[in-house]
Amino acid sequence: MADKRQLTRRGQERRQRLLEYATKRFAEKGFHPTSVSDIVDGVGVGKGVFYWYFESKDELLIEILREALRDLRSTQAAAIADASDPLQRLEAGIRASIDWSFDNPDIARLAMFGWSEENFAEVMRKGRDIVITDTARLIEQAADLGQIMAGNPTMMALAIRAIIDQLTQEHAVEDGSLDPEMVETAVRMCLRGVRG
Amino acid sequence: MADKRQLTRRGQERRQRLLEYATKRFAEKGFHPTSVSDIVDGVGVGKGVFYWYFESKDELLIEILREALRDLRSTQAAAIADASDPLQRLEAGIRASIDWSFDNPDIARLAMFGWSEENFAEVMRKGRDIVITDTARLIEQAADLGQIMAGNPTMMALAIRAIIDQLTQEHAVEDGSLDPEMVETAVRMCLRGVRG
DNA sequence: GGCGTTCTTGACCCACCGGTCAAGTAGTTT
DNA sequence: AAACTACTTGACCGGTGGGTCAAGAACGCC
Repeated sequence: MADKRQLTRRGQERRQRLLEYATKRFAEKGFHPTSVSDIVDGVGVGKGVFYWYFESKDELLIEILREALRDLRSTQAAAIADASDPLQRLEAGIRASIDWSFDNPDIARLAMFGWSEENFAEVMRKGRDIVITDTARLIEQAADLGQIMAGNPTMMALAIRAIIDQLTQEHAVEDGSLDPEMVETAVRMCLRGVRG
Repeated sequence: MADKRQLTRRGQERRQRLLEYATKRFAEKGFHPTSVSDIVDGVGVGKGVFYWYFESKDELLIEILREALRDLRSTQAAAIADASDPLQRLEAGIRASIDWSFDNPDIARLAMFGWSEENFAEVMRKGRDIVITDTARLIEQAADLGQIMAGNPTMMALAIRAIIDQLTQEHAVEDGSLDPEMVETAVRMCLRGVRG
């Protein structure tokens, strides 16, 4: 129902509150173990409110995942805008991804869950493809300038994602702090993996 | 209840059947969407049978995850036994991991889910630590022979795992076939990452 | 055949879940 | 102040879920 609904300012804020609270609870307890009642109780509203803003519980999670992707990409876009050299842009993008993951630890868990059930996995796959394409494009540009060894850009982008994901999982699941030296190592590994 | 139970040969087979069928269904439909009734119906037994062999549905998943780890490790151990050179052993271990993932596509999804809820995440973390330690040990041995560049073996092991996981996810979630060239690239990247 | 143990059955329990809806309240526009 | 839209409430619904249990059936051993 919430798809084409015209939301007032207050409505948008309410929706955002639900989105944020649900994200937190889903990450803490898991998607299925968190009931819609948990969410509305936590926000302090009646159950009908939930279904005013979201079509279903599933749709809510999909919305969370989509918004996370949007946010990640715009963060990356902002981060690489400063640099003009493709290789520097690539590095800035990698660092932005890592920072973003650090700032959004809940998302990593939701992402893990997302991959485990088909209707969410579909969203995850699309999101991943977008991220990979973004990175591959940067790699291609660097390759055009000869800054990068020959190789399949998509494959290289996948490898970079692998390393970032690993770092993210480390952080998100164990909620230790993100060791700066680990970040440097990861960034170096990503770049060494693609440079000649 | 099933913990210390003395199982007959027939009992062990029944248990195995349940374990296998549950693994399949959990991977297909997800853990929570698959009910205990689904499982017992699928195997064609009464519900009580389930609770004869397993303490709870959660315990069943934990058992699946533990057994998967056991199986992976013994496969690896068998694979590296042939070689005596540490670097060759490392490569054999990596290849064994990839092959194992290919042979057990369901596990990748269950693993994803496992990381998303705390009581399973605990098991996942322990399992990961074991796998990382195994790999790090191989790397250390190679390092002692000067076959490998200086660096933190654990960090290197993490990077290798990252790449293998990525490959696994590709395969498991999209169930395309495992491109041999992709495997070679992955193996090369793992080894190039640690060699000087 | 008798007896103890292992295993099997499936009706039953009841808390809880996602989702609905009729009845409202608040805010805005005319 | 009337009318309209945006929002809110919470009791309610049908269904299902994990888990129990009393009553057997099958096996294995003497």
